[in-house]
This record gives sequence, structure tokens and C-alpha cells, in this order.
Amino acid sequence: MRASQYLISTQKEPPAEAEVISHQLMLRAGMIRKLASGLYSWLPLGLRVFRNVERIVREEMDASGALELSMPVVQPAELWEESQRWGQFGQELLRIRDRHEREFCLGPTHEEVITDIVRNDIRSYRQLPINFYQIQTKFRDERRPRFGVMRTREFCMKDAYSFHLDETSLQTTYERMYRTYSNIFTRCGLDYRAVIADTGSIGGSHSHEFHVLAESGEDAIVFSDQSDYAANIEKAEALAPEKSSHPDCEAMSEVPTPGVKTIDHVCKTFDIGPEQCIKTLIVSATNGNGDAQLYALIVRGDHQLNEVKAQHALQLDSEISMASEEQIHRAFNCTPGSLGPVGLAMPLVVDHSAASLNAFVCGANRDDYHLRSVNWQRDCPTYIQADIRNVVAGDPSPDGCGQLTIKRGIEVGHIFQLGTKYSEIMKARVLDENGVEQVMHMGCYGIGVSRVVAAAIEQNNDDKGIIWPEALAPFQIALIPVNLHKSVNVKQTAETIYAQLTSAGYDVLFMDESKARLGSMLADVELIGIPHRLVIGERGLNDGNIEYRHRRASENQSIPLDQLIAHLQRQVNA
RNA sequence: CGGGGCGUAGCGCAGCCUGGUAGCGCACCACACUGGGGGUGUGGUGGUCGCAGGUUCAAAUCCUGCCGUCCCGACCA
Repeated sequence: MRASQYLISTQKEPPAEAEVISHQLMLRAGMIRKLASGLYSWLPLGLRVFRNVERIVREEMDASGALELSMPVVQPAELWEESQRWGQFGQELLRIRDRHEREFCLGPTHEEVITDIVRNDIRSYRQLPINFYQIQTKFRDERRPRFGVMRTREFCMKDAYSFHLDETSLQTTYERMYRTYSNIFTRCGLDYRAVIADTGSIGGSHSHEFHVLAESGEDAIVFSDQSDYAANIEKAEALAPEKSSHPDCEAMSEVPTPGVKTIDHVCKTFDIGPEQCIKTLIVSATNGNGDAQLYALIVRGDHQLNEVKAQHALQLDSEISMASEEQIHRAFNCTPGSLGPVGLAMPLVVDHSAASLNAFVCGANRDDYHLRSVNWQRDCPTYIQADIRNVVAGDPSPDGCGQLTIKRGIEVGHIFQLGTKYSEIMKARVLDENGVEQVMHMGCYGIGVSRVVAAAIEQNNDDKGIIWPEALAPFQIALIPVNLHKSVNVKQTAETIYAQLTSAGYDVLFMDESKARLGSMLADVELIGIPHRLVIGERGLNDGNIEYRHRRASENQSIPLDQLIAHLQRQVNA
């Protein structure tokens, strides 16, 4: 590609709105432009990278035996009512009406549509297992789009759905997808980890997420330092401490604590550590009748509530949210910072580590007072004990091997064993070899194609710009002539090399604008992140050389002209 | 959803407090010089100052409402 016939739209300064490095660099390099919150256009340069990811995904999916198809973005409400997700999915589902006032949504995912196809077209176990995929635009009306294309409302996803006669077959395909995903992210040149995950709103039993490790990641993932155990913190189990009894301690007493509302302040007042007090969190969830119901959750002062675990412990389908100060005041006539479990008339779930405390401090459900020497058995005997906290670094690994460490990750892929969640309710059945009708088992498998692009940049950049992994680069080689307009020799050589490289199959960006200055061309090529660059100037040509430099290198290499192609072959395939 | 910030040329910003000719840097166009790491000079192009209403002789500036956008929070208990 000749730069003179392309759009290189680089900027020196990042737009003020860009927070994370990948967002800044994508804007500065001229890969994307924002249309509105969470909606981005891909400029030609960005689209080249996007297509590279897409190509790798498609090749690996095809190689796995999956079949590509394409389903509509706009989906009728009836299908979602049938799966009961029209009500469940919440505000992320963008609902629209057509001219006949019929309701539709923009598809955030396609379980309903694929299940509808399969239940009509697949009747026999002989047609199973089968795995369909598409690479397509999704829409989720995120409450807070951010970080450029990392979390947008409209985004591109590869979604796949497999169908099986039984669980064993599902397990086999699930494992194949696990390997396929590993191949895809390896080919993309990413440092990633597969971790055990929660199934969230998609549902199902077993699930793994694929995370690209990066400081800016929105997820916390935990690893054992002695085994393969890795999980999303949402899912990582905090083991219950060894059974501890609650020997009677000195009598509980109420202590005046004017103005004390935070754990920090409680600790100073009583001269104790945060692990010796508890915090009482009030959450609200919508019950079956659509009413908001309050629940009390207790974790140790130094621990954090895990909302996903709490939701499971409360056996709720809908998401929980923290109660507002106002709700709390109405229910308990005190501020949130003065809450405690003693005497609370509502369902109470206590985390294992909080339940093993004895003689602890907590709020008195009365402003400006706290309770000390509280004993569970004696003072507050009725509660459910469960794991509802986030693990912390140093906790024992749930598999019994080693201790946990915590890192940040960007979720780029997610695979689920759905089981019969959708096929059951939508009556997707086949006849088995005995002529008996069986509900199909399903798996589903997603990759955030646009997010992979951003994640790759988060992991590969320096102060000059992007450093593309070989397989994702918009161009493999940048060809930079020095003083193109002045030197006939430079011009002829550059044209010759450009023709040679192009016919050898390389993607070359030829900086052929005659009066462009060397410095700005180098800066652009580095910002854009092209892995290999060639500089052709009189200086080198006088000795029969041109200069090669890898984007990660700090020195040029002089390459004799007649060895150029061979040299590049070694470098590009390295 | 709650709180806060911002909205002036493609990008980054100043001007607003104290109303009176709309500015700066980058980018862009022309010419000249320069020519191996974003060069210099001269001259230019480009803005209904987010939108609507109000106050005023006069509004980017003051007032009201709306919209957009970004950040923070929603784990403080």
C-alpha cells in the first residue's frame, strides 16, 4: 500500500477523553473514531487489524469443525419471551419497535435464534454433534461504556453454539473449543490465561474465561502459586477456616462511639485490627413478585463482599445491589455505618471467616453505638453460613495446593456448558437411536473480536506507540525512503524493493509521499506499530545497503541489497 | 442510577470571574529556505463559542432549562 493513496491519520496529542493506553493509541494512530458513547467507527488502518483477528478466529473455528452461519441482529421479542429472558436480561437489552408496533431487540447474544434454527432443522441424533458460529455485531446497552473499544455498546463478537445428544458429547466439544481458543490467542501473540468462571446471565454449569493479562483489566483473576488452579475472583472459592468453636466470652456490651461509621474508625476506637470486627451489608434484590427485598450480609472487616457468591447463597435469580442509605434508614432507623447482625429481623448470611470470629465488634443498629464482645452462639444464633467474600492474596488455593495470588485480566473469550437451559424451555429435541425424544445439550463459546484488538495493544506498547504482534499488524513492513524527491537512486531502489516485497506476498506500507520528512515518517510508523521497517537512503545505498530495524529493537542493521529478501524472510517468520 | 467535571477550528487548550473586534499550539493550504528523528520563515483556510430561552444597548462571558460527553461512585457500612 502506498501511503500517498491511503489514510494515515495520526495525532500527536491524545484526545482528553481517552483514559487507558490502548484507547489513546488507537485514536492517535488513526485506527478508530468515536461516533457516540460506546459506538466507534473503524478507519481503514484499524480495520486491517480487526480483519486479522477475524481471520485467525475464522481459520481456527473452521479447523475445529464448526460451521459458519449468519443470524440477524434484530430479533423478535417473542423468542426472548419464550426463553424468559425478555424480562430477565434487564436494561442491557436494547428494545425497539417496528412500524407495526411489534417489539424487537438488538441481539446481545444469539442463543434464542440458534436454538430456534436447530429445533426446526435438526431432528435426528445422527446430525449431532454440531457446532455453529458467526462473527457478527452485537449490541448491549452498557450502563457505562468505556476504555474505547474495550467496553462498547456495539461490538463484534464471534459466537458459537454447539448441540449434543448427551453431556459426554458436550464435554468433548467443550474441550475442543478450549483448545481452539488457546490456539487463537496464541496465534494472536497474546499473553493469556484460561480461568474458571461464573456463568452469569448466560447460564449453565461449567465455564472458562480467557483473559489477557493487563494492569488495566476490569477483572481480577486468581492463581495458585503451586498448581494450575486459576479462576475469576467472582468464582474463586474461599475455603472455610478450620472449625472454630465459640467459647463463651465476657458479656456483650454496648459502647458509645459518637461519629464512628467506618471500619477504619472502629478499629482505631477499639484498638483492634479489621479482622476482629465485621461489616454488615444490606443488599436489595427483586423477589418473585417484583418487590424489592432486603437481605443482610456479614463479612469480616478486612474482606470484601462477592456479589456473585452472595446471589448464589441467597438462591436468587436476579442481581443484587447495595441498598441505598435511604432504604437503610427507613428499615433500621440508623445509618449504614452503624449496622450489626444482633437482633436484625431479616435473612442473614454470614461469611465463613466472619462466622469463625469470637468476641468481635459490630454496629449496634443505633447511631453512635457499637457492640463489643459479641458471641455468635450466645448473641446471634440464627444465620446461614456461606462463602460470600472475595478471596485475598495469600488465601489457600481451593484445590488444596499452595496459596493464591491475584492479577488483573481483560476477558477476551468465554466458553460455557449450557446443558439444557435453552433447549428444554424452547423444546429443542431430537430422536435418539431408540426413537425416543431427547432434549439436546448445548454449549456456547464467545470471543470479543474488537476487544482482542484493544487487549493486544494494552499488552504491547511503548512510549512511541503500538508494537503489534506479527499476526495482527496492519502492515508487516514499512518502507521509508529518505529524500525521495531528491535522489533518483533512492526513488528507483525504493520502487524496486516495494514491487519485490509486494510480489513476495508481504503487506508493505510504502511511505511514498515525496516531501514527507524522515522524522515524521518514522514517528508515524512507530506510533502505528508496524513490526518491521526499512529505511532507504543515499547514505546506505552508497555502500549497497539498506537499513532494517524491528519495532522492538533500538539499533538499525545494515543489510546488503541482494540479501534483503532472505533477511526479511527470517525476521518476519521469526 | 447517584455525584462531579467538561462542551470555544480536525486534536490539545486559553478567554468567562470583571459582558463590548473570538485567540494560542499542533494539524491543514501556498511559497521560500531546509533535508537521516515530528525543521524554519512568510502568508493563508477553517468557528452560528453544544442547543433553546431569558437578562442587557450589547452575551462565548450573567441566569434558567435541555442535550452531549468524560470521570468517580454504586464494597461506606
